[in-house]
Amino acid sequence: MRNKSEVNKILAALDKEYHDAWCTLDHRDPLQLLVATILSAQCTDERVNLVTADLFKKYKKAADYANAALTDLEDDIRSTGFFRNKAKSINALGQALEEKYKGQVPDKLDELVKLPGVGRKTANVVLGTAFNIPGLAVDTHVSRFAGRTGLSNNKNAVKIEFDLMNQIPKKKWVKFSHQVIAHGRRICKARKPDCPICPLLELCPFGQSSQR
DNA sequence: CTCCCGATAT
DNA sequence: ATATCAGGAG
Repeated sequence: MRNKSEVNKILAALDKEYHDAWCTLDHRDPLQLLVATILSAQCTDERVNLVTADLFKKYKKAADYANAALTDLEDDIRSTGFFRNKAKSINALGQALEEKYKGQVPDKLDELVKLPGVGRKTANVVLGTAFNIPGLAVDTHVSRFAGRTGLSNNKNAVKIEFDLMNQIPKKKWVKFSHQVIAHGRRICKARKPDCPICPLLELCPFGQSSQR
């Protein structure tokens, strides 16, 4: 956790460098975003967009995923990895949406996380990006950033989510995730971070430590 | 905690 | 060869 002044400096630096950061998963409606986000587990958004370009032409509604043969769905998403689990989730997701929500995607966190293949991260992405409802999505980039900048000392994604929500104004939650992901891809990378050219260097304990 | 898994960078 | 990529279920 950082003090309020430090947090404000971090947020200001992110706003300056990543003013227009937004979701990079291609989608036209909440269902498309939900499916794309499930596919994005341990996979680059670039790969997901390649797959969904064809997938969304073939599957338009929740019922289309519900009625699909698992083997077909697996073939359609194979290159995103974890394809058996993801196909099973998306198929069951389509069925759950049909049965409980008339094929529509719910806009409440507690309902989203009960859907097959949907955890807090995916639920928060959909809430924030598709419905404009405050939610702080904690993925691999946000976890790494929170640890390096000292915004959270926890490893558990849910604990990190609450640490961040306690320090960041609710109005900034959605944008924050998008900005940190952009930063994580460009500079604050997992493997070889470019700390020397990082605009947040003087605000970051990790960037200034010797064990990079 | 382990398992799921293909594509890409290092 | 190995690490990593917008995680979630059992």
